[in-house]
Amino acid sequence: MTDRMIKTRFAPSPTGILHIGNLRSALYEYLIAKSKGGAFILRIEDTDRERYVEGAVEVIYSTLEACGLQHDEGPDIGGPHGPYIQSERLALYQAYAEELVSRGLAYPCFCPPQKSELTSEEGEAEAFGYDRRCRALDPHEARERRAAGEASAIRQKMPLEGETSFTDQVYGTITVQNKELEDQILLKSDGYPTYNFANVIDDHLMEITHIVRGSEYLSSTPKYCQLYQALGWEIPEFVHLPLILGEDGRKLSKRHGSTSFHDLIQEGYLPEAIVNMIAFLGWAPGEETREIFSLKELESLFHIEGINKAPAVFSYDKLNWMNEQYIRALPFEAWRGRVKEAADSAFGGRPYDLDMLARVLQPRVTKLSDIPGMIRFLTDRLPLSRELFHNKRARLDADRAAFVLESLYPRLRGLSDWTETGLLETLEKAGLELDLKKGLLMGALRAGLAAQQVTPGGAVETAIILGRSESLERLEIALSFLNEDKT
RNA sequence: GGCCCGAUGGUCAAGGGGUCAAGACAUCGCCCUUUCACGGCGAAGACACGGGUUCGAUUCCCGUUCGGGUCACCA
Repeated sequence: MTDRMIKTRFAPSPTGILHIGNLRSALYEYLIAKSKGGAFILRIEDTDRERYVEGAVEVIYSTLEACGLQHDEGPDIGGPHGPYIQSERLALYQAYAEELVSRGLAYPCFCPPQKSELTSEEGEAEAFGYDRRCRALDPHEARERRAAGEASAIRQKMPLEGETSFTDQVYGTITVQNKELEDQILLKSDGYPTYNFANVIDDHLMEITHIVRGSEYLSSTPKYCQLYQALGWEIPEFVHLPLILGEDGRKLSKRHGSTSFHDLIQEGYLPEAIVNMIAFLGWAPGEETREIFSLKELESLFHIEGINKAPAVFSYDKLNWMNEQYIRALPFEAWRGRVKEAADSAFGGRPYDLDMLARVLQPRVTKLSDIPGMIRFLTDRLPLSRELFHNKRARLDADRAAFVLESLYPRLRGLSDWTETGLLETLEKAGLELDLKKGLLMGALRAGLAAQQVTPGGAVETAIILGRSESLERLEIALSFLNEDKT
């Protein structure tokens, strides 16, 4: 449009959770600005007093921070166009509304609120909008009724004929008949502006160049265009984003699910993986086929032309894969810290080899919340069964396992160098002397130590994590079980 | 229902008038391996349908179907 610096904003309402759809909007807003060296600002849209949730603003701050979406202006850091919280800008909206009333472009409406009926029956939903009843009221009479204290909202007069069109950067030119446009409420009877109104005022005053938001706003955009025109303001660029759907094909919304950033973190996903995931929901870089990108890389890669029109289904399978990629790429120190958090409480003060545990876990964990389940066999002595000692490939069965462990136990007991090399040497030596295959030894040992056929890491790693004394105790238990149960 | 938008494998998607229609996730198979996992290799799987335009349409146009959004003093 112009050579002006690009400026985008993220304008969430503080309703308690940050839905991943909202987060995706924030991400794209950030990327669109940053890819062109522009500014990204944060504005809190708290004009719905009924939905306001205490502490919700902090959730917004912490989420943006966790994702690395640093804003350039906002309630917490200020900026040239503050305040950045709409409830602190009420006088501003009221002034503009009155201006439109006095210019005959808006009018007070005394009709009772017709909030949406959630109980509307399917099929018979004959929803026709507001009938513009109060539009015909005599302005003087209206003024007197307001002066007398009668509650009223302010509605904008929409043109009754003609058409309005605008060009969206993603969806192209969209045209609607003006008669389809409702006389939208600008100011509610409680004096608060509607989203429709406050949004336009603030976006203009804050010099937002690109309005980036979900495509659910596409059909009300003509109304915003009418507002810009009424106010004599330049219409900004619009960038509507395809919706994110749930796996059932429905819009992924607050009403639908618990798909908030917070929930995903609780589930054990890394913020970086979530960001990477949602970056590719409705956007692709083009010829580049790589899909793992840091936020910094995305900043230089992102372009509006790559945004898709069709809604995208959010896939947890893909998120899982991305999370694995990020976990594996984590520096070992950082990863070890994560494992420590989960494992310390599980081991309850008992010593264990954290380094080894983190090492075997890093290539195997899908999400952080999997860790407790994966290491339970290390902290709890699980019940044994003869089937555990069966392994077709190694030609192992319970009786052979008993023999193997019987021979192995004294050797291990005599081993003071309880390390990977020490253990491997002992096992190899035992294998040679007893003429046993490695798979047989390892299989028996693993089952004896873990009481589980599937373990992260092998027998030796498990022995090291458990430590010498716990390992030996477990082997004793396994031996007596195998011998006792022998027929 | 009105209005708006959309449609490439199960999912995310590249591409675009002439291609054996990329790639990723998931699935399946093989290999590696002390199991699983990780890793490597490979397989199966798509242009919604009908009309045009064209020498030629998955690609452009129209219609149909299907999907989604929206019709609040919510955002």
